[in-house]
Amino acid sequence: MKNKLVLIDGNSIAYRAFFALPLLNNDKGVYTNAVLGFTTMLLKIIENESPTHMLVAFDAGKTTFRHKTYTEYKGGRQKTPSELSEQFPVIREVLDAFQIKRYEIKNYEADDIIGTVSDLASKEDWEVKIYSGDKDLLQLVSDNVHVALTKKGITDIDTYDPAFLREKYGLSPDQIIDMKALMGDNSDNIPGVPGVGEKTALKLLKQFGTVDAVFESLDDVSGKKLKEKLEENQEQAMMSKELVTIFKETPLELGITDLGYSGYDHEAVATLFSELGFKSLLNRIGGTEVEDEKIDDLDFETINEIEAKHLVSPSAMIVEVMEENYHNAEIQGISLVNENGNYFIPTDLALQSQLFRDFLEDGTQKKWVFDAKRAVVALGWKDISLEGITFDLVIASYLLNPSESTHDLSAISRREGFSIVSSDESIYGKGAKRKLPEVEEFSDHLVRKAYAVYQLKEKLEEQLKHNEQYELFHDLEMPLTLVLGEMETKGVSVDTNFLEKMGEELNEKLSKIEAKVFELAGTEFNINSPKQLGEVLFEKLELPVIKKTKTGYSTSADVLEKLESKHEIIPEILLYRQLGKLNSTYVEGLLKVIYSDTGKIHTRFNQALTQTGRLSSTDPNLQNIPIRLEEGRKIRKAFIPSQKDWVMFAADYSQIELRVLAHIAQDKNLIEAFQHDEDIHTKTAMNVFNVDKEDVTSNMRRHAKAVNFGIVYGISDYGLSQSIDVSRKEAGEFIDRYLESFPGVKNYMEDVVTKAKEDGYVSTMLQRRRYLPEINSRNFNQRGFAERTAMNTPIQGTAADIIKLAMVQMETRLKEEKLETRMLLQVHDELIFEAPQDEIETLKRIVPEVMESAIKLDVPLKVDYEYGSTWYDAK
DNA sequence: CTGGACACGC
DNA sequence: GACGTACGTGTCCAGG
Repeated sequence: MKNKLVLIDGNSIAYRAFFALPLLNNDKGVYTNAVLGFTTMLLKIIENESPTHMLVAFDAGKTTFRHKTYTEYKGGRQKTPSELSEQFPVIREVLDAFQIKRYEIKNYEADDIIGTVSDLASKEDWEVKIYSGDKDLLQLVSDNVHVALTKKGITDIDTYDPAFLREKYGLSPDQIIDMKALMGDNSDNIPGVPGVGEKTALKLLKQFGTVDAVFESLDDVSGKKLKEKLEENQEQAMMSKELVTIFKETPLELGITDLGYSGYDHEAVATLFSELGFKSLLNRIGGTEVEDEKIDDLDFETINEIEAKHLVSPSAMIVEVMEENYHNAEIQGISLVNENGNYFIPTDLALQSQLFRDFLEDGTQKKWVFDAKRAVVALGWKDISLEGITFDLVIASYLLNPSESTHDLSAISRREGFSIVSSDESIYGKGAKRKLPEVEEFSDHLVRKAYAVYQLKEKLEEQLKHNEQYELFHDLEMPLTLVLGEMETKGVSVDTNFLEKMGEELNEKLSKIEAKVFELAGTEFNINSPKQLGEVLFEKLELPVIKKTKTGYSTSADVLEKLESKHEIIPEILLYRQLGKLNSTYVEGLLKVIYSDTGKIHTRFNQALTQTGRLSSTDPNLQNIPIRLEEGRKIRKAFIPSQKDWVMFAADYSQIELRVLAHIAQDKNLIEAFQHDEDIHTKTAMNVFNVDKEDVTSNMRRHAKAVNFGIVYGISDYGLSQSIDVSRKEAGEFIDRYLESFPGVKNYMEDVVTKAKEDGYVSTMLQRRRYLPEINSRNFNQRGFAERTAMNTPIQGTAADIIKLAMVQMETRLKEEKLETRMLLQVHDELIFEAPQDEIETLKRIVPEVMESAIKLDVPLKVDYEYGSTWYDAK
């Protein structure tokens, strides 16, 4: 078998990785994005290429032999950002762990090393593959030597052999040098011939073949100006040629046989990944997380009989529910840590003890927990009302660090410098292998968890106070978590029969549409497979390709809509998609999660997930039940009150985000519009298009609405152009005109970005934070995204704060008024209740009152409400 | 079991 | 001019 040598341009790939990935740092605060990208690519190369030999070449130092020719070589180049340069040593560590040779040599560049080595290997008839982001290397392409260039990011790669190079540029490998000599290279400060770009260079080479030939027959060059430029810059072009030519006789101290690669040291790599916090890569190589050193022993007592001395206030407590979904779930054990000791209590013993139940239900006995809602709901299903929770570690961690991907106890404690506890995954396993461990290991784990909570409570509260977030934590999020627990436990009643009937009707319609699609297509295929659908539409039926995805043709709705008039199959497919979605996600999906004994659905609200402070909902997601299209909206008829003669009551904030914006930005025009309760989209259209109210057309209003939408969600000119199908330029003009009409908003947008650049984070009115490390990035994309986030998060986040306040106050008010009405759901700007008929008049009064007065702004908050026999009718 | 494409809500 | 563009969750398919 032939030897296969893989050569990697280390600097180039590291740069690519750095700019392609967001500026991640691991839990030690060290930047790792370039390392992560580099390593991901390395693994991929090893998997795909199975090389027998490998080498990573790096540039060495600042000056090279090329500087003798041209002192300005690579001049004007921005200094390597320190966030990247500090990652190079780590990349070297990775390579060492992988047992891959790396090499650099003074005065030469990585290119030269690669050129020299590939030449040697090629002569021995080895197969050579070069990985880089630099087109210069294409000059090395030959039958033996193929070059893989990153296109964008790091995973998108083109591999060049001589044929592909010809196809792409119409050039031979040698001519790459000629091309660069003519067009120059901005990034290396290679001048070339001014005024000659890629197009002209290609044209000239097609005609003459080489740079030398161009200058030999200058008279044959068409275009007077071009001829002049070439004449003036002949010397410069020849020098450029010299600069871009890769030097193939670099004095190497190693031979190609020294580059043997025979796999990596699995343990060394796993340890390094674990240290760096590369969980997904660790998973990929099948390693398990190496736990930090733990405190050796934690003494604890397994209780046989519960006594008063075990139950003191305050206690850190873990009520362990292993299942992800804690509704109606088994409690596997309980642990307590307090001033008297560390205890493990078997579940049966605990729940049979009246003493213990009284302790749980006694609000004066303070409990510190991890994931209060989980404990409250799990116990709630057993008719135990857990009271007295004053601290939840999940919530504290989320407020302090919302961007953290997990708020599991092990990670939090490690972050805070206490390596007290292992991750649940390492103790319980994951996926199908998840199971309850032996009781010794299990009890130890539970006690450690409680111990961690006990230790960390003070520390995190300090941090919250330092950030001025303690009120947010104590007065809002902590009470809210209990309110959410009650909502989840109560659940929403669902009309199973209705859903089943709807399912039957949908299935009938779907099979009819399917038959029609097959007939029109002239073949049977899976309409749900974008791949198969793409083949039918764009190959078999030869419809024009509007957009492509990474993996093939795009068949998304916006693409199909553009093809609607081209073929009668398209509307059928769109309808099939729409009804299929309804059937699988909503009809079948909801039926699956109904608890058959009660006919209810119990969602879970995640309070520690979104970056903006909103809630999310899972199992099922009740925050995305259809409403826009009538067919889908019918799903809402399945949501019914849990008792006879009760009704569904829904109340929503009108334009809460724009009202918040008016207040925060203190924009006079916007404030005035809301004070007079004007139609805000019409008002926006009047300002943006500079017309009177009577002259606002429906199209203007539609565009204005999209602009408002964009302001609220922080989309870009591109995003806006997509949503209203205008050019990007027009969309940009809309935004500019909007900002001119609302100067307060414009000022706010500028100020908030400036402040974010100084502080590194933005805040909502209630001091919720979002950190934006990328706001000072040199990467256009990352910075732009961070800037839009800076503008948008205080708005959306404050709106989230407000409805959360309203929820806490609403729950209190319902109790005060001794109403039976129950709050069931929150959908971002909307609250849904079920209520006895005779409480409706009261609700009509107090719901808007509570919601509108949740916070005082300089504009009024406005709430609309409706009620009816199903959620559909409460519209 | 995972990632991509798609679609639903705000 | 780059480059990829609000936040979520769930479903299906296709690949390993």
